[in-house]
Formats: sequence, structure tokens, C-alpha cells
Amino acid sequence: MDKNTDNIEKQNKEQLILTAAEHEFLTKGYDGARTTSIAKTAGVTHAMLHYYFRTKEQLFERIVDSKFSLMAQSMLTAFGNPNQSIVERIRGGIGLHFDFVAQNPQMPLFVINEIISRPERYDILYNRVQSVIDSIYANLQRDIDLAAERGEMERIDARMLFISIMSLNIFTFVAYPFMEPLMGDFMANRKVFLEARRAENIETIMRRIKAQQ
Amino acid sequence: MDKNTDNIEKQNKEQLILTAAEHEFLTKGYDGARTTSIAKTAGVTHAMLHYYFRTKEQLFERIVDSKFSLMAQSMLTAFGNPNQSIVERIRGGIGLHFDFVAQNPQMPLFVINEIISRPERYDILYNRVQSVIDSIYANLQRDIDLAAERGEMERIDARMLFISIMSLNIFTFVAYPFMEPLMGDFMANRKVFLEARRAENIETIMRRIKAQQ
DNA sequence: CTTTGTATTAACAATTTTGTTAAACATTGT
DNA sequence: ACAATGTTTAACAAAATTGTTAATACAAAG
Repeated sequence: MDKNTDNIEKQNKEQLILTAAEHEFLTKGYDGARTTSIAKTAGVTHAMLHYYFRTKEQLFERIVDSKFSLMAQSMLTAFGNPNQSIVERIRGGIGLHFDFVAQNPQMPLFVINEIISRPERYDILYNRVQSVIDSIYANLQRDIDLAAERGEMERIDARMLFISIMSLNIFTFVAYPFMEPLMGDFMANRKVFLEARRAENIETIMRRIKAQQ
Repeated sequence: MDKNTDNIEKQNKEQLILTAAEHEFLTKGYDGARTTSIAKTAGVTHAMLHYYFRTKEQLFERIVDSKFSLMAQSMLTAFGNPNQSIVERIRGGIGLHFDFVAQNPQMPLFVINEIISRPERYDILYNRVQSVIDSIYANLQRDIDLAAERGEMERIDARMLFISIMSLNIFTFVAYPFMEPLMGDFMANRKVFLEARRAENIETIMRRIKAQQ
């Protein structure tokens, strides 16, 4: 009668499936993923997978939910920093965001693909983060305007800035497999390249917002 | 005995399938695409589809080939301009590239997804464009270095510059469905937003390469 | 030690999807 | 007219994939 009878074991099985599913969905997308393949990777029969998660759909939602909130969080927390100057907060935010994407390089493409193929499903999700985004944007824009008036930086629309930062940071990883074979030695050492790219992105944005004299 | 008996009709059928297939593959990817759906959209029986293209795979390759060469071409021609100064060539190239992506907004994601899911297949394709890229890069880098020595612009690695431009231009469209609902009125008018974004991308890169005094 | 709910397996069912085939149909050159 | 070749249809076959079920094992509680 105890639901948690064998909690360790159960968590193991369920967790094994979730881990395998995460990898399968992130690398192959919903359509390319196979429940049999997930079960095989997890080392369970595919009936077990259906026992725990009923349908492929439900298993997928579990993965999507965790990845989405992580993604949204990363983009927002990077710029909510404490009592630094706005310019330094932006500089630090770019780096933080870059590092997050570097540690979850498949996530952006996964999220983008998923939203494109089933946009209607994410209305609820959007509503949940909308207010947070609005307030972050308002604060950021206010600080930018204030700093601009003091001549510390260029006046710029915070949303444009946001898009530019995400573009530079995310595209690096999204297009990595596409560019790597074309760039010869330039991207051969991934770590070296990513460090240079990180610095380049920061430099690009810093110059964009630097006050013109 | 004439293979081209009813050439108009045949081209119509074959072309109808190709057009429908292009749309299906670009919007749903290989795994999400259904040959029955393609046939239905094209207004032919699904046996017809197999008659003309034998397999889903072969039909897909027809689409991929055309899209890939277009994509590669766009990235390369944008910067091969005539006798302008290098700075003006770059400025113009960003705009040209942006406009190309604007007219083919689904292509980058399609190409990236395809390369990620079957990288091994594109070795031949890469070899074909490798030499062109190498020569474009060499010329661009040489012109940049010369201009930098004359103090007309900042010295910068041409490949880094290339990646930044592609990031800014492509990400705008790749992430459009993701950002649009989050940005409120900002992206409501697509045309207005894209024009502003185009200008912003040019401005960002121009500031990046502007000579520091 | 029986009951009860959960975990597990193996076999199977249902559906979807791709691909084939044989026969009917059409067109054109001779 | 008719042979030859390409086109089209409808029905079918094969495979893959998701999902179900019935039987059984197991662990814990009473």
C-alpha cells in the first residue's frame, strides 16, 4: 500500500527513462525520437516506458517543461544583477548567458524547433513568464536611459540589445556543426574558439553601447 | 516514344509534388514530413509521388540540394562586391545577407537541423564549397588588414566578423516565432520590426569595425 | 499469511507510413 | 491502326511505431 515502497528502485527506473528521453528528444526532436530507442537506452522494456508515462506525448512534456523553464530563467537572470553600473551589468550578463548556453548547447535549437512546430501549446507558458519579462525590460530600459543621460552609454532600445546578445551567443552553438567543417583550423580547438567567441560577443555589444563622443 | 510527350502536364505534376514537398520539409523537417501529406497538398495520389521520386529520401534530397546551394551562395556572394571600400562592402553585404534571409526565413533552420541530424552526408557538399570559401576569406582578410593599416577600420579576424553577421541576421528569423509573443507591441508589425532590426544589425557591426582613435 | 497495490514481462493489437504492383489509360511515332 | 512508352489509379504489402493487456512477481501492511 505504500506508494514509496521501493522508492530508490522506482526513481532509478523512472529516472533512467527520463534521462534517456531527454537525450533522445534533444538530439532528434519529437518526430525523430523513438520510444523504443528511449527504452533501449534506458535499459527497460518499452512497455515500462508506457507504464510510467502512458504516452510519448506525456513523456515529451516532462522534458519540455524542465528545459523551457531553465531556458527562460537563464535569459532573465543574466541581467538581473545587483549594484553594478548598468554597463558592467550588461557586460557580465552577456558572459553569464554565453556560459549557460555553452553548458546546454542543444537547448536553444530544441526550444525553437518545438515552438515552431506547436506554437499553440505554449500560450500558458508564455503567460507565466510574460510579467517577469515585462518588469525586467522596464527596469533595464530605465537604467539604460538614465545612464545615457549621464553620458555613460549610448541610448538604445533594451529589446534590441537583448535580441543582439541572444543572437550572438546562441547562434554560435546552434550553427557550430554547420560552420565547424568550413572554418578549417579556426574552430578546430573547440575550447579555444569558444573563449575567443565569448570575448568577441562581449566586445561587439560593448562597442555598440559605448557612448559616442 | 517521346519522353516529353506531355511535357507541360508532366512538369506540372512533378513540379506540384516538388513545391508541396518543399513546403512540407521546410516546415516539418524530414521526420515530421509525410509523403501522403505532400501528395495530398500537391493534389496527386501518393503512388504518383513514389512513381516520380521512388522514395521519400530521394524526394528530400532534391529539396535539400537546391536549398543548400542557395544558402551557401547567399552567404558568399554578399561579400564579393566590386570596387567599393572594404567598409562599404561589408555594410552592403550585411544588408544583402539580411534581405536574402528575409526572403527565405525557414531555410537556415532547415539547413542547420538537417546538418545536425545527418552530418556525414554533407562531406561532398562541403568539399565543393571549401575552396570558394577559402579564397573569399583570404581576400576579405587581406583587404581588412590593408584598410586597418591605413586606419580606416579596426583590425579583426574576417571569420569572426562573418560569424557575427550571420548570427545577427539569421537568429532574427530563426527565433522570431519564439520572441514575437514575448515582445508585446515591439514586434507586432513585422515589416517595421524587420526594418529596424536590419538597421540595428548594420549599426552593430559598423561600430565593431570602426577604427578606434 | 493473506491482501493490496505497484512493478515487470511478453505477447499482441492498432495505426500509421512507406513502398509496390498490376492493370487501365493516354499519347505519339510509324 | 497499333506498338511502345510513359502516366495514373486502386488495391495491396511490409515495416515501423505506438500503445494495450493479461498474467505474474514482488513488497509491504494489516
